[in-house]
Amino acid sequence: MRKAPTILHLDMDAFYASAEQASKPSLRGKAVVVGGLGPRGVVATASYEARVFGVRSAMPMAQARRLAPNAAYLVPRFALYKSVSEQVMGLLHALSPLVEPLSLDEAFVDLEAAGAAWDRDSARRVGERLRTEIRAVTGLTGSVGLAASKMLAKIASEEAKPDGLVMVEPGTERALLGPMPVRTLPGVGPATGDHLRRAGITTVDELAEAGEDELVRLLGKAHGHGLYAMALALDDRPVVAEREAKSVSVEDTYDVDIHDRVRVGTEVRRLADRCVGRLRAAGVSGRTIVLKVRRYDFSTLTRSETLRGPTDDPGVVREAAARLLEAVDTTGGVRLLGVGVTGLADYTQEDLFAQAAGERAELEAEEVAETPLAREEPAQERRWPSGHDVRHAVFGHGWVQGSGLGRVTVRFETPDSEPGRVRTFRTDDPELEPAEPLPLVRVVPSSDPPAPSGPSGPPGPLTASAHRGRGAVDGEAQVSSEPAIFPKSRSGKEGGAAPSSP
DNA sequence: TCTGGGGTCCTTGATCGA
DNA sequence: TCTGTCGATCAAGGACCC
Repeated sequence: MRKAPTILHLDMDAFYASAEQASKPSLRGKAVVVGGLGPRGVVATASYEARVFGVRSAMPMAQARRLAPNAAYLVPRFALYKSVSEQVMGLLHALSPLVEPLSLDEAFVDLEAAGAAWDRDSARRVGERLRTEIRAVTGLTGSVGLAASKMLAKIASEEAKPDGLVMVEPGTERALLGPMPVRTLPGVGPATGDHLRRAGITTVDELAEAGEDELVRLLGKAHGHGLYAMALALDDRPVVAEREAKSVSVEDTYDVDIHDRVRVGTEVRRLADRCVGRLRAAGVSGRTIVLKVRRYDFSTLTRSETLRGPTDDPGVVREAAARLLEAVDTTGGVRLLGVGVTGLADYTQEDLFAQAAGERAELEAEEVAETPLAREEPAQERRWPSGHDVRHAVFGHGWVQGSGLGRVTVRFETPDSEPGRVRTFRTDDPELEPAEPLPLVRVVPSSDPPAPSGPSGPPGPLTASAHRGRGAVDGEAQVSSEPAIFPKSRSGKEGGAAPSSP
């Protein structure tokens, strides 16, 4: 393992919620919860103001509403988060060619690879400057961890939250890790944590004292060896820039359990088609088809079938999924269905039989598509998801605060405006239409002087391509950074994709 | 309280061919 | 020809992560 703390881990603070607050001036400083709003939705992210009430990622939305009834509840807008993420990743790539994105809001950077940093001081300078640039370009805050390994850099960024930087000084790694709970280590979730607790192991020090053999006995070979190494702060995993996907899958949780076997079959076919769509968009095909069923009692089972060669043929995937479904008892109802493909390859190798089967199934599917059940949503009332942008011919740009009973309530404001006024319209108002999200930070002509640095950042020009054009977010701290009020939580992470029932 | 969606990796047991 | 063994592959489930 390297000596200098030149692995950087960046973690954006309450990313989805912060992006919404930056986008909607009236929500700054308020409790904001982003996630699925259906009866079975869960929280993807809660703003730090919402976390005060105990709202956490992955919590059922119904529970969040009880804890924070006055919070703003929004559905995720991935287009917005993705565009902000691309800006952030751009800044990281300007530092080093070795960037390993973990999600939209998180990445590792190897600073040594490009000579961006070589020791403690240079690494800290780079980290501080990165935070300043992120704030200038996106209006959002991110926390940075610096250490000699990925594991410690990640733990450090968690310690740095919100809006901070923590460096693990070389030589202090074990002293830092020792008293921490075992759940701090990556790969130790609720089940492993419980397992270890029953064995009397609750801290990283106790994990190291238990010894490798005991951990292997308790947790199995791979997990035991890995955890023992991590307890000793040993982690030499490199930062890997490119990772190939190993599977592609889609799944849907239904607002109400499905009991009708025919409907289950129809849904599985639709999922198969969506999965193939993803597969083709990625330019890959796969050999093993997986059907996933979560029953009314939350028990989950998977059934899989491996083909003779990889396919991206919708008919072949549909047929395989249908065969797998035949072997599953769905009496009692299902709450979730999923179709996935693994064993990915970047070519197809259909044999004649599979091709013929695929064509046959395709024909059948076209017939199914003609039935009312499978038809896309009828052209009925327009939908106005909470939090999404709209434009009104008279009042301009705004966002949906709520809708129902034929009415939609819109707040008219933009990222760089004052908090706006609310107006209510009929859902079929011809002057109202959906709109694209506006940039969180207005890009000003490049003849402007470089953006100033934040309070913690070093002086000097920024390398970012866009400059901060206003002070609405930066400086006015739409998210407080008072650590005593906002406890850090392991579960306070973005939940990834948002739940949305079909 | 009642639990999303999209992934990865690991373990275990069965099967099959050399 | 029969038997045992070993490794590869497949299937299913579990845990974990963001």
